[in-house]
Parts: sequence; structure tokens; C-alpha cells
Amino acid sequence: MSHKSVSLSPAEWQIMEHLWEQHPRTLMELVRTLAPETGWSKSTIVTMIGRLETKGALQYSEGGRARLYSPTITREQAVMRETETLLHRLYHGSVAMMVNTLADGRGLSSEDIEELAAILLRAKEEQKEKQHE
Amino acid sequence: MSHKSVSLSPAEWQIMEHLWEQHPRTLMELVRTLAPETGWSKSTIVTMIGRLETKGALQYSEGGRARLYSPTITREQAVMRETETLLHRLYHGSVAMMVNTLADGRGLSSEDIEELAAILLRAKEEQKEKQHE
DNA sequence: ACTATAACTTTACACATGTAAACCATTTAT
DNA sequence: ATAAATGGTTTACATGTGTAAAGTTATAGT
Repeated sequence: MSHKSVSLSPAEWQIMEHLWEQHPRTLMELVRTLAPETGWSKSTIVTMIGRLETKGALQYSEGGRARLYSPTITREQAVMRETETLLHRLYHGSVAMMVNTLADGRGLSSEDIEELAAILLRAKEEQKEKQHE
Repeated sequence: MSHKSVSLSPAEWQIMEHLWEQHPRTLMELVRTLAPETGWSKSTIVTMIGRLETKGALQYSEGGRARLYSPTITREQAVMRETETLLHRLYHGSVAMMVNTLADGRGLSSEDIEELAAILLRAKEEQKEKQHE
């Protein structure tokens, strides 16, 4: 248990994104998808995989020909961790303050507005329920 | 013009926070406030200041005894930059998706809910206005 | 059987970041 | 006048990150 929620570098994130999208994957499978879009050499990708393994973000099972890599942490865990870090560093942990800054700085799209309204509805429901129990 | 919006490391952020809060400041003024809360030595702070100057995040004016340091970028600029970076890296730029993740992962406080509602109201107003012109 | 490919290990190197000591110059307080 | 504080420069060193070449072994296709 206890997934120590590691912190990933931008490059490491890119690797993990591919693994989350589909796994397990072999080295060359990763190289074939990542190399074109990133320009990285196989060596670079191997290095990243090694570091991710050290960090405990992925693991592999011996699969005959090649190792089969899979994530050991979920994307949700990783995303939450990063987001919380930023939220605390820049906004003293206030979600509202962050959204406010974003709204001022770049504006909210109509989609954002609709979805946020839905999120708020849900949150209010949950709030009510909590008061009952 | 053209504030190239640098990226600041966590430690550099802490220095800048103090400068944003009050400026100009001298080296020792910064040391006196930062040292206790961070445990950093004067040397460390001097190094940080040098790096921030190189990055163009602060500047100083010769003020007799000591240099007077001031930020050259606003906190809003820096905060927006970092937030946008994360938003794109983790949420494909969708504010709603980010808030959704936060709501699921840690929940929204009553204050968050109230403030978000207010933000949404404002955003909807602006949307209307845009359609008129 | 032989060679091209795939898989994996080791090593490297530059730049960023956290952390600081050593040293020198200049004031200011005693 | 002298010591203590202040301001500043130079140098250092470990760890993280981006990027990769070289070398070794296994394997699969011909």
C-alpha cells in the first residue's frame, strides 16, 4: 500500500501519459509512439523509464522477449498531487482564488462555464447530504 | 516592454513573495524575514537573488548603503504563467476539468462554493455583453 | 548460420536547483 | 580606532533533469 505520490518532471509526464493511455507496453512500442512527437532517441526514453522505475511510478513484468511496462500510480493520483502542490504554493490552497485568477487572466469559455455550473450543483448537493448525517 | 515571463523555482518563489509583499528591500531585510522561516543562510539568499536577477524577475537600484531590490514582474504575471503551464500539461487547458478533479479529489469548501458561484455569475454577465457588441 | 533488430546496461555531459562557505569591502556603533 | 554588522563576489558541491552514445546480449527473419 501507501503510494508515496512521487513528483514527475515534464518529460517523465509524457512517458507516463502514454502508459496510462495504454498498458502494458514494451520499450519499442513506447519509442515508436514517443519518438515522432518528441524527437527523443531511444536512449533518452530508456533513461526516462529507468528513472520512473526508481521513482516507483512504473513497473514491469518479464514478458518473454521484452519487459512489459505498466504504471504503478494512477493518473488521478499524479494529477492531484501536482495540482495540490501548485494550489498551495500559489493560492494558499484556495480553489476559488485559482479559478478567479484564471477567469481574470484568460477568461472562461462557454464550455467552462457550463461545466463549472454542473460541478457546483453537485458540490451543493453533497454539502446538503453532509448536514443531514 | 515584453515581459518574457520566466519560470521560477519553488525557492525562488519564496523570495519573490516577500518582494511582492513589500519592496524595495535590501539584502539584509530579506535575510531577516526569510532566514527564520526557511532556515536559509545569507549565502543562499544571495545566490537566489543573483539567479532571479539573471532571469529578469527582479532588479535593483543603487541606494547608497545597499542595493534596493524590487520585482520586475508582477505576481499576477508569474501566477498566471505557472497556472497555465500546469493547466495545459495536465488538463489540456480545461479549467472545468481541473476544478472537477479537485472537487472529486479533495472536495470544495463552502467558501469555495460561494466564491465560485460569484465568479460564474460574473463570467455569464461578460458573456452576454460580448454577444451584444 | 548469420545478420539486422530489439532489448538492456553503463556511462556521460550540460544545465537547473538547493544549499552554502570563504573572502573582501564598507559602515556604524562603542 | 576597532570590532561587529552589512553588503557583495567568487567558488563549490550534491541532486535533478534533458539528452544521448557505446557497448552487450538475445532473438528473429532469411
